[in-house]
Amino acid sequence: MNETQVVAALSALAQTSRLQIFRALVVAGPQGLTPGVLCEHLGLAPTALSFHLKELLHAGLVDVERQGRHLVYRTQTQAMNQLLNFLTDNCCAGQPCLDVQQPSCTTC
Amino acid sequence: MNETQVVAALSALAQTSRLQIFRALVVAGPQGLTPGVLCEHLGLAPTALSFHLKELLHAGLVDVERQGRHLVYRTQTQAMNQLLNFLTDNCCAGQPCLDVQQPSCTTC
DNA sequence: GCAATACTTCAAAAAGTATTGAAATAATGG
DNA sequence: CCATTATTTCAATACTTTTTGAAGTATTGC
Repeated sequence: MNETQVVAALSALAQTSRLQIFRALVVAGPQGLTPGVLCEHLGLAPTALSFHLKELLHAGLVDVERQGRHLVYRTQTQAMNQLLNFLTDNCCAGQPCLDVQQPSCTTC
Repeated sequence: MNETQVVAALSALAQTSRLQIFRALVVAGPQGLTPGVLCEHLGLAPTALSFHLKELLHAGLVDVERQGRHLVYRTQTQAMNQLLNFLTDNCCAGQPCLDVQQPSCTTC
């Protein structure tokens, strides 16, 4: 993940509705959520939700799969982990902070 | 750190110059960096640098201390850690991902 | 294949953010 | 206290993002 991709990912998350959407998807985990459910849960206009989901998709933070007449959105865990790592990379020029921990969820 | 603060922090980081400034400060660690050094290092106009530093300050991601005629900027490690934690909080509704790791640097 | 559900795209207005250059403040050395 | 260095503030312009409503596409059940 390069600087441009990190800026895109941070921009995507730097907005109240999108942060709420993303967090709802993080909590939902591998099962994911449909726009309809997100819409109702967050009280967003469908058109606004769609716009924001597209931003998250474009930033690579979520992905989408069709299931019949529904779409299912899920977080892209790997992208999230890479993003979090980028921010602390080479902290304190490597010392005494070599024990920087890997952020986030690795089991889902 | 609440949602509003997280959005402010992410917005602050979601811009190429500010991300570069922040990362330079992460690498510099407790020693910090002056605007003059950052200016030269990143090739930014002093006025632009000042604007961006103020954004990072306002978001609580960095702090500043005067040393004679210099100002020294440093990352606020605690704010960074809280930010990273917020993004993965309650991942997968708590299972099977209870082993989410604490992100970032705790020794500096 | 028609109607209904689920969701997206488009376009225009409104709001927010970045960049620039000129002027201001703050601290130090002589 | 004057000149210099270090850094910020202000104001105008340019640019980007968000919101809204109306219209469009995709899938299913009957």
